[in-house]
Amino acid sequence: MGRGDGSGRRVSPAGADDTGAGILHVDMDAFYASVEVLDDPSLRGKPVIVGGVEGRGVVSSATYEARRYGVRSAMPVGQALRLCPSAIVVPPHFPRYLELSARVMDIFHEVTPLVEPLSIDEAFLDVRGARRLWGTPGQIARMLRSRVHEHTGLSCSVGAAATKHVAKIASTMSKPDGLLIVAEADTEAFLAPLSVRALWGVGPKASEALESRGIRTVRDIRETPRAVLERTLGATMGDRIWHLARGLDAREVQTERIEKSIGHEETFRTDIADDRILRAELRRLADRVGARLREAGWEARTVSIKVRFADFTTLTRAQTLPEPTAVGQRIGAAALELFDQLERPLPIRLIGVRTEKLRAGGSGALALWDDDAEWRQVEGALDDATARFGAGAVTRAALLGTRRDVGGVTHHPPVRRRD
DNA sequence: TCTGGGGTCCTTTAACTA
DNA sequence: TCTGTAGTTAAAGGACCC
Repeated sequence: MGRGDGSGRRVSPAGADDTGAGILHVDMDAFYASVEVLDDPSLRGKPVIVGGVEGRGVVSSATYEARRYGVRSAMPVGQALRLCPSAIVVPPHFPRYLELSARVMDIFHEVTPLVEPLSIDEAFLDVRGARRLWGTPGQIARMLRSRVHEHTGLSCSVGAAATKHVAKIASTMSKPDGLLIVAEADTEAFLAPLSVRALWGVGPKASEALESRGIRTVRDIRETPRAVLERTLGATMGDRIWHLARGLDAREVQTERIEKSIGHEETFRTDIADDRILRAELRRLADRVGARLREAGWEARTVSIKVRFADFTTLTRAQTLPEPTAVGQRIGAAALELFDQLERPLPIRLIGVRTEKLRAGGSGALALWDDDAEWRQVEGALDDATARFGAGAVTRAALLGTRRDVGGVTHHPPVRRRD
């Protein structure tokens, strides 16, 4: 989602040259906030912030009325309210955003099958092959904008260019509710005056490193030897921006993307030092991750936890399992093991569980113990048995290794002792 | 009222294998 | 067999994006 306030907006006039600009980047304007306004017309024209209403929330999205006061995405809501005291803060409604996102993506697919969703509110479209059916890139872009508005009541911005990278920059510059076309031949002139920050992958750290060598604009990058860029930013980054600064970006529009990790994390309203709460939270997160893995038909081989302490220092620990799993229980057990090995000098403000190294799952029918109460029961039984029979008398593996499959659904027998 | 939650990708270091 | 090295994988941390 764009983070600017639309002040430097640039759009193309009707009939602008669109030669070679067959890659479109479509980005919904202030998506979450716009949906809230759509669903509650009394908000129209007002500064609206979508974000955490209480505790430690940040701004997810803000209307342009709020952005005029300096409100930006990722800003703590408290700070946003100090900048714009009249702002109305609304909690997010994700299912609704997903619904509208799907409708918008459907509109894109009516025009071309070559659609690459980048996030909930933006996508790349390759319309190079759609000319005979729908017209030139500029014509298609205008049509898409009006269709999106007609069918959803929402506005979007479109960038059209020869590459994904330039199309993305163009859509950002055209916000809100604009269209900016960069003909292939104009690419280098278009990029030259922009700040290095405009390049994909150049954030605060990289731009600072470039700045320290006097490199401020894309033109400056072009005048810098590749070796210097590689020394400044590392081989990969240096090489990448050397290319991007020249408008070189060979990435095709990819219609399929394979997820690499699935995780959940949670920031507590106040920092927590109580182990029981933290462990329960880890289990809960692990169960949610397991449920999502099974839903997607995946299994994961690596489990990692993330812990952020009161002073915001953050660490992660990971463990590779002997065999891949989608069972919340096993993910939870691994997460707890990692957690127990951790020194914890301070209360904790955030805790998370993530799984990586995903692969297609086996049975996909392991509907196991996603529910906290059951998990507690098992844990409780385990503790009981351990107390009665000594450590090692009952292992988690014993508890987990005794399921049987009935009619495609996996059932677990009651907890068993191993006497 | 200081700093969310979902991710991806890259770098560095260590351990292991060929 | 010893030693050095090249490649691979894991793990940890961090930058970046929306």
